[in-house]
Amino acid sequence: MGHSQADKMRSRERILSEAAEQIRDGGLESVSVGKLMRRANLTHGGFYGHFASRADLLAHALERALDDGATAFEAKKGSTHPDYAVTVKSYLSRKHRDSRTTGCAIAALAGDVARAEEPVREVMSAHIEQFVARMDRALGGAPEKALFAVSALIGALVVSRVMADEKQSDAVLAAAKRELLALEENC
Amino acid sequence: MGHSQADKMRSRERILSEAAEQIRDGGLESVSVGKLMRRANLTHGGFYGHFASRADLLAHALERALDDGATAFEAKKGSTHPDYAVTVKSYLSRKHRDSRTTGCAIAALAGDVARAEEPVREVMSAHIEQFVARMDRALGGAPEKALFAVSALIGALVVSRVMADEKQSDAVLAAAKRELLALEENC
DNA sequence: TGTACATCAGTGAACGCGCGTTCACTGATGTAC
DNA sequence: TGTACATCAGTGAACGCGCGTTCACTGATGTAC
Repeated sequence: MGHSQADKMRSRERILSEAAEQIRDGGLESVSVGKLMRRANLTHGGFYGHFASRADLLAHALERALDDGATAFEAKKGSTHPDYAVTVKSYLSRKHRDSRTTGCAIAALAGDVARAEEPVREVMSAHIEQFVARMDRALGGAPEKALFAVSALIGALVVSRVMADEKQSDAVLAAAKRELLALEENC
Repeated sequence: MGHSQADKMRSRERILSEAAEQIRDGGLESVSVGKLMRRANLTHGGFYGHFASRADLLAHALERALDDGATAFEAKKGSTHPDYAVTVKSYLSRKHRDSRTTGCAIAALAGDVARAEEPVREVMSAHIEQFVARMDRALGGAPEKALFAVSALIGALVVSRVMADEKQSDAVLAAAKRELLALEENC
């Protein structure tokens, strides 16, 4: 609640990271300006000193969530050559399934974004392509397989989060893990 | 706008099928009682003669959407032995990708349902298991592969609907089609 | 270094709006005689 | 078969509520002298 320029930066940062968590937990439409500002220990009126509108905030929050999520399931970020098997196992882990709020934002928000306008879809498209490119490299150059693997990873994670029975949910992850690890061997 | 019992049945039917379309187009939260009733050529007050609440309607609409969607991408419904390759090709067709409103409701709503309460997740879980069972039969008994195939089909369709570039979107469908058809041969 | 003041981060009341839900009402339906 | 009336499908005004956004204000910050 300070008044310095540094405080403002920190406020914006708090708003944005709260929003990035919120959209992964409840979807893009679940963000309300009032609740968000309260969570960031501010009052609603100050919001428009940071963002032009709720839609503007949503666009920034999506970017933030995608950036956060991209590193969340990687064993070690910064490793120049991400390992395919490690990524698959991490992506399809129970831990990742159970941490919607901090995990891969593509899986959390693909359904919402599929319904959104083209500019929003472009933002997520770019992140998907980055993910595919990383998997392509990890597979030693197999772009079609990488594209399929990414689709299948996302699908398995989303489906595992739907399954009400935990055994069934685990089975989804296990089946996908098994089949996707087998994919690498046929390279 | 009639007043007979038969009219009431038809009204309920109209409300429900409009809602089933609406949730697949805009998500569960996109349904508003007022707009829905207007689309069904009724006034908002009459809604509560058909459903106990908006939440009650949503549960019925999800069931309806899932039932409608299940038959949408099958070449011929009623065929006792659905063909694996035919189902994969139909599910991953551009036509299916472009008809969110009438296509598979699992793909359209999995993201929303993943965030919903357990009773809602149970409804979709049951439908996913039915889909898996059908694929299992089509594959001649390979439950793990069937589970993976269903996850991958859903993932590929969702991702293809996110991709802003049509070429990229087509590539997602093509890659998944190719890999999933290859799955059958290793049975 | 100390003071005077413009800037601007954050506050909270107020706005118009659409929402889900309730309810007194209307008039066609369908049943009892 | 014809009439009288209870039922109930559908209407539309009204409710309280939370929403996104605006704006006059407060007071700490940081700059000009």
